[in-house]
Amino acid sequence: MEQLSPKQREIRDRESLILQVARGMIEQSGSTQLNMDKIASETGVSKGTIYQHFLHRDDILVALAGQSMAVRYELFSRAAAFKGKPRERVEALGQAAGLFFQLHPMQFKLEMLLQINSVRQRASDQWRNLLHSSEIRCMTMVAGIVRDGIASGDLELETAQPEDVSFGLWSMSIGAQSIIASGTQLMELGVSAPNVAMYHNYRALLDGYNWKPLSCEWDFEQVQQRIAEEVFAQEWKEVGQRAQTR
Amino acid sequence: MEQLSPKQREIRDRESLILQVARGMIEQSGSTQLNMDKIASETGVSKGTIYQHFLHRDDILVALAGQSMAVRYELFSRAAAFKGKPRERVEALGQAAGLFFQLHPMQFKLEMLLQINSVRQRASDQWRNLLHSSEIRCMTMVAGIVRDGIASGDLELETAQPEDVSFGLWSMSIGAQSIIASGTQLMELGVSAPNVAMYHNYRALLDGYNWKPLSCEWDFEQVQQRIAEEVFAQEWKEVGQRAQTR
DNA sequence: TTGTTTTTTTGACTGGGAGTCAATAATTAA
DNA sequence: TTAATTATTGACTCCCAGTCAAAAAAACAA
Repeated sequence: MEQLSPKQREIRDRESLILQVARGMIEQSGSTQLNMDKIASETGVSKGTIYQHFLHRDDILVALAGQSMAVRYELFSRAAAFKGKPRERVEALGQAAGLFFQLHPMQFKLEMLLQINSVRQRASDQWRNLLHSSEIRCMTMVAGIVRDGIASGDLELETAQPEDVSFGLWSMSIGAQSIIASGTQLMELGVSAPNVAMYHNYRALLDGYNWKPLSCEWDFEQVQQRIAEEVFAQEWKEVGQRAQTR
Repeated sequence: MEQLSPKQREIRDRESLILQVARGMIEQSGSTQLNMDKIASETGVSKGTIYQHFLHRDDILVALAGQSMAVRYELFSRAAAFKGKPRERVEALGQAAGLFFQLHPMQFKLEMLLQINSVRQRASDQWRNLLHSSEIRCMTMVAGIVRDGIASGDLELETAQPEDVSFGLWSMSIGAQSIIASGTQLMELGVSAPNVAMYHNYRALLDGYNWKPLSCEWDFEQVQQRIAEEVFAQEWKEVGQRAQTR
């Protein structure tokens, strides 16, 4: 454990401060409004110094996405530790993903933005790695549960690989959330409760792979209830509070 | 049918020219590189005049997305007209979506960009409507086939609505494609053939809804083959040519 | 045809923001 | 205490979206 000099500590703290302020701005008005001069004035750090910490504006976005992916990984870890059948643990992952989406909608949009721009390649190693490694860990965790499903005998795959199943879950999650986040008038299209529909679709996907227990023979609604209470009680309270203050 | 004066025709043609040039730029170097001055110099139209046609830079993006969504709708229409069981026609839609994605990867990124920014609300009525109406038509078409499935007795939904199923397909498509488009090293994650996995996941989803015939009792690979030959022969040739020239 | 009005086009200009860098200040080492 | 090194600063440059007064073109009228 290296002892940091006061100066080094100051530098490290400043980095957190910049990210914190930047996150606030994005949370409030979206990533396009993130502005180096505003960050400088709001943090009291000069523009030049900000560029000591980040290669360029987009580097800050990558850093923020990295941080939030790490947070997501924490939620995923707790979900995966749910005591139950592998398929129930997938339900928990689904809830974790949905929860994260509700708590940090802007972070989701930010991640999507980084997917489509080539920002990531240009980012500094430090921040790109943070993002990438957290992503890998999340994906690996999902695939791990699929493997647990196979190991327990609940799931048998013929030609497909476990990763193909986790890719499916991942796709469904990203896709559904990006449609919901876009503010598309889903009502107008006949989808009255997109979140509910999303969970049904997760289940249909896994039923299609014949992952036991099937949704017709198991009360996954009640499982969701238990997960909400046992794993994410604190987070759901937060979601409730947010809903009220708006 | 109103007869257009030469001047009016000139104006209309110019609009196409601007869009064509803009599309070329995006195709080549992404939407962030789209630049009003470049468009002006490359089309020979002054900047001020471009602003006669489009409210702002992003309005051009919405117009381009609208055009490409209309093209996608054309592909979807042809897919939906495939002679076969409803579930086979869904396969055709899947192929249409995949084909469009391969032919116009940039258009896909552009659509995603418009999903996450609030660009669409700011766009002019004309272009926003073009995009919106084509989108609605696409979604409606998918839901229509789900209804055909129900009508034919191949599919029985309990609590879910047909639109929930089409929402699932739509999510899966968007999600898988956005992961693929992001250039994530899927190999590294154990997904060796994402496109193949995507089709498996579509099928698992529909199997999960117990939409007959199930993928285990029907040769959908062969159906895909037939669709490729009977419906999209021309387009696959194009895809092949592109693959060669790169 | 010619003069007049209306419409369209133009590109110089403005404002805002990303990123730079020479000058300055602070810290560390001697 | 002083020299050398490192960090900070903000004025500056460059780029680009969007504007607008002036000029050109088109439509109209006599």
